[in-house]
Amino acid sequence: MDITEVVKLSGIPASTLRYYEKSGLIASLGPRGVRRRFAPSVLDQLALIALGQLAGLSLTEIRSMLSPGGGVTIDRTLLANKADDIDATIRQLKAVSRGLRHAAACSAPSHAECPTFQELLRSAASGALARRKTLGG
Amino acid sequence: MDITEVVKLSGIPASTLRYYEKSGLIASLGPRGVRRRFAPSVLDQLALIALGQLAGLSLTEIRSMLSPGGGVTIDRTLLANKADDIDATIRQLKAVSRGLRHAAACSAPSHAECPTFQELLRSAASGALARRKTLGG
DNA sequence: CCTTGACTTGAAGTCAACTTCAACTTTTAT
DNA sequence: ATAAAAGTTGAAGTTGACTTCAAGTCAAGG
Repeated sequence: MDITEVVKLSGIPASTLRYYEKSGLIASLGPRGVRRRFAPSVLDQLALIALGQLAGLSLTEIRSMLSPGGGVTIDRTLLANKADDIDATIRQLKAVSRGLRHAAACSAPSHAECPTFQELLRSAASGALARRKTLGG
Repeated sequence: MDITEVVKLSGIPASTLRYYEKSGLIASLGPRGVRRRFAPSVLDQLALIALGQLAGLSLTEIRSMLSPGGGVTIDRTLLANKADDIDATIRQLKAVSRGLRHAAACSAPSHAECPTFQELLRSAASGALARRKTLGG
């Protein structure tokens, strides 16, 4: 596949694909300076990258998980920890979602004054500030 | 409360608090140029900001939801839409989490080669690339 | 009163993740 | 063969969210 086909199928701009390649997230075939060719599997990788980003991973973290490299096995504990982080995020996002839905339905003059909103958020928020520090590592 | 107390209680650095104040996310009391004083409610606001960030909202979006401003009612449809976005994110994060946990347990030589991992991610990824375009608005 | 240290400000610097630019080469169509 | 379209490169620019810096101010202790 050439770059335009990947752009069409993935919706990711060519500039981003080049950027991803330069930063070692995806690979292209053929000599350099000439038009890139991509294996179809690049679409899977791009989906994985998009997912990782959704999960709040940096490109650096994602790269370490893709590591097609020379046999270095990736750290399974890291993966499990990431999954734990994500699960915690999910719990809090659920609270945020409920809070937003309530706010959308609630007729209090200001959301800051709606006690239900406050309470929903407060319960969710309790851990958020704490997590703030421990995330990103 | 003075700024150091807020720093201690929230874990958020003073520079960030000043930055948040400058960008209108939180407010401080007293005249300018002299030491800031914060109402205790600032802690709730900070928690809310942290939560919003967890949910993937930009500070601009968060500000629009806090809007303590002059009576402009915030858009409830926007809130509901955000909640929908977040729910979609939650569904995909669940898949990511399952994928990561499987990868952590799986003994395939490379995760790219593990069919279960592939399948989990593929199902989660199907929407991820599409969502990529529509998010952030 | 004076020093010390925490606080203030605006401006500039940093980092991640891209995008845009300028100059140039490769393909494709005629 | 050649013009136009689409691709390539490295370098520089952009945006969001902060952090760091330089210079000055305020407040508490001795």
